[in-house]
Amino acid sequence: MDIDFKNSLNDRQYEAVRMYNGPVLILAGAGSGKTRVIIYRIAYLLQQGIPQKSILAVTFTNKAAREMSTRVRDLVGRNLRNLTISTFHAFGSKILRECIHILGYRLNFSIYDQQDKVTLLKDLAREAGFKNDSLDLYAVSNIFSGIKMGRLRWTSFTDQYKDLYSEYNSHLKLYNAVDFDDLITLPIELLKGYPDILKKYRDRYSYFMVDEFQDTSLIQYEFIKLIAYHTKNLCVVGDDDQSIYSWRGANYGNILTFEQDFPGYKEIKLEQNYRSTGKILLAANHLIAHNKNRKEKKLWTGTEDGEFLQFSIHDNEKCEGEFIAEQIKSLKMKNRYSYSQFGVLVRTNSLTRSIEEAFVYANIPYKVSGGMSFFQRKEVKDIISYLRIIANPDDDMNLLRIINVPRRGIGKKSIQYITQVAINKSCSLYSAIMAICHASDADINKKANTELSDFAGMIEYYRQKFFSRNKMADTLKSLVEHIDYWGHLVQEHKKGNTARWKYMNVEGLINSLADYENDPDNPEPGLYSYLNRITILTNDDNQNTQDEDKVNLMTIHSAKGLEFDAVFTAGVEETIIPHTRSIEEDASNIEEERRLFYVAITRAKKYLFLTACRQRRKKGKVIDVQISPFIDEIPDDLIEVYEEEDTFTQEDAENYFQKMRRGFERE
DNA sequence: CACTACACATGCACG
DNA sequence: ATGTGTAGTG
Repeated sequence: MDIDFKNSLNDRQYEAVRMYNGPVLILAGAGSGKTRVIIYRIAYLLQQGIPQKSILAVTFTNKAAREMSTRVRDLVGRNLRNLTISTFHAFGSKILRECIHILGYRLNFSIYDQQDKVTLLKDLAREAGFKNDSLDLYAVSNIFSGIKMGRLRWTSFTDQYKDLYSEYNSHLKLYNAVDFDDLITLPIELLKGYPDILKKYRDRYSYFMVDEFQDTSLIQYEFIKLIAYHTKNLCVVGDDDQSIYSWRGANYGNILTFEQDFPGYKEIKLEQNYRSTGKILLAANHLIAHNKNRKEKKLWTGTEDGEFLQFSIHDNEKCEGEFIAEQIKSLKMKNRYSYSQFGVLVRTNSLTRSIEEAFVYANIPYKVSGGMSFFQRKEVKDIISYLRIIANPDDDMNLLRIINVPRRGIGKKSIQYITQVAINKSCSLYSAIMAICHASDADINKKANTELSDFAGMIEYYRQKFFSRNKMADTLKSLVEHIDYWGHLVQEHKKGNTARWKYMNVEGLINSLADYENDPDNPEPGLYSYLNRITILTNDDNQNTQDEDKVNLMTIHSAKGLEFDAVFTAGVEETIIPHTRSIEEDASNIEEERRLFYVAITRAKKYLFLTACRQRRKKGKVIDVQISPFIDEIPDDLIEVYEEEDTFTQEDAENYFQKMRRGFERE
């Protein structure tokens, strides 16, 4: 390994890389080469002779983790199988795979994602007598998460869900399942309650880094502190101005807590921006300066001032989309940009619709990131449920999902009966099925009994195959054929290519399993670890890489950490950014909305377009909207405003006078 | 008793 | 596009 650290980094970065003993806080402004510092820092640790297995780096997404591994590997020029770079959740599940049995779970535990959680809650709520439509399970699930993670307390309002909460948790345990929050709380329970386990992990790791520290929650910080506190070789990297995940517990106050927990820590500010032009950076600085709660920093850049920011106002979202499409085309011509150098950012997923339509019309290739991820799709989840039952037969929820998919004549009555048997024997549904099949006195009709036997026999057959042969993907393929999932899809989707498309996704799952078991770098290619793995993948993880030349269309949240030569931020309107629901919830959320806008702006390298509409269609209704107050926080001399002239279509004509009036008001 | 077909409402801000 | 509720059928 022969790396010229000094000349690959600026002075501050170099300092951050070399300061590897003791607590370090790196405040890394947008575009200041944060990832570069982390990668070089790991390489530096290795160069100092620190064994790779002693290094633990935590990132926010699996994608970031993977990218970081690759870049470190490329830099040091060798494979690093024992270097741990993972997300909090992946690290938590790693610990659980090693010692969850101590807490009374079995090692083949299932992980429930958000969707699974809501499904389970739905069943339990029904049993508990809640009327189906009387409660917002999504909201309840968030409350439960807040309670479990210690950021909410029971209130007079939420007390009504206390029983449901304990039902939920005891059912998880009964099913030998954990939810996403448990991936953090259970490891903490293990580390706190069992000194030998704590010792094991403390002995193993001695150098720690946390990326995106402003996005860690209190409990995640506690988690890492438990393992890292004794060596104090903890380096956290973050930017309070880019904290945009408070709604899921992120707490940039952790930066202050860190300062208190590790007195004598070293602080390094990375303030040189390598990404944006002077004007873009200046605009960002002015905007974010309106926030009261922040650590003071001043980003600067040595590069040119660049172009003016463009703010344009359009009649409606259709015009806005067309404008963006036109600008992309002309900018592409002018600068010989490829499509992938453009990013179009929006506050909410629903805003992508009109822009997509404009792109389709203008023949602009694009990709949308976010939305439903591959592993969340119904057809993929169905097959995963089969795998789950094979891995963990106690998982009643997944059993219920697939027991009659495809239809095999096991309906409501049969399921009621099985449930009753399970309750009487206090065993899982699957065990109940086995018992019914073997019992001569089962009170169930012959046809249903045969169906149940066939089902159980099939599961047993494939379980045996999965654990006796190495070719899991082949086994899965024959399972999919055995249950005739294709026939099921054709029946459910008679028109169009839907069935074909969905079956391709199922084949995609089989391929992913094949890739997993054939990966020579995979230290534990088993079914359990595969299932754990795919469940904790986040949306960003199956995004296609940038080898496709397409315009990137995404939410601001998912644009975090990315950069584009030209950025369009659409829907820069009051009610969108800042978002009404965010402000309604708590007026102080305005600062987080401003940070969100700041993140959007700082994604741009050369060109930044902000667009807004006068009217926007929302849930079928056309409503008038105002431009975002954040626009006024950007100095006038950095921004060019362009008001698209009213086009006199029929729709516009109706509102002509209204618009005139608004036009004057603006003057 | 399970299945089918059809009507229906709902589209969770951000992962 | 997806889930849910209902009525009618074999």
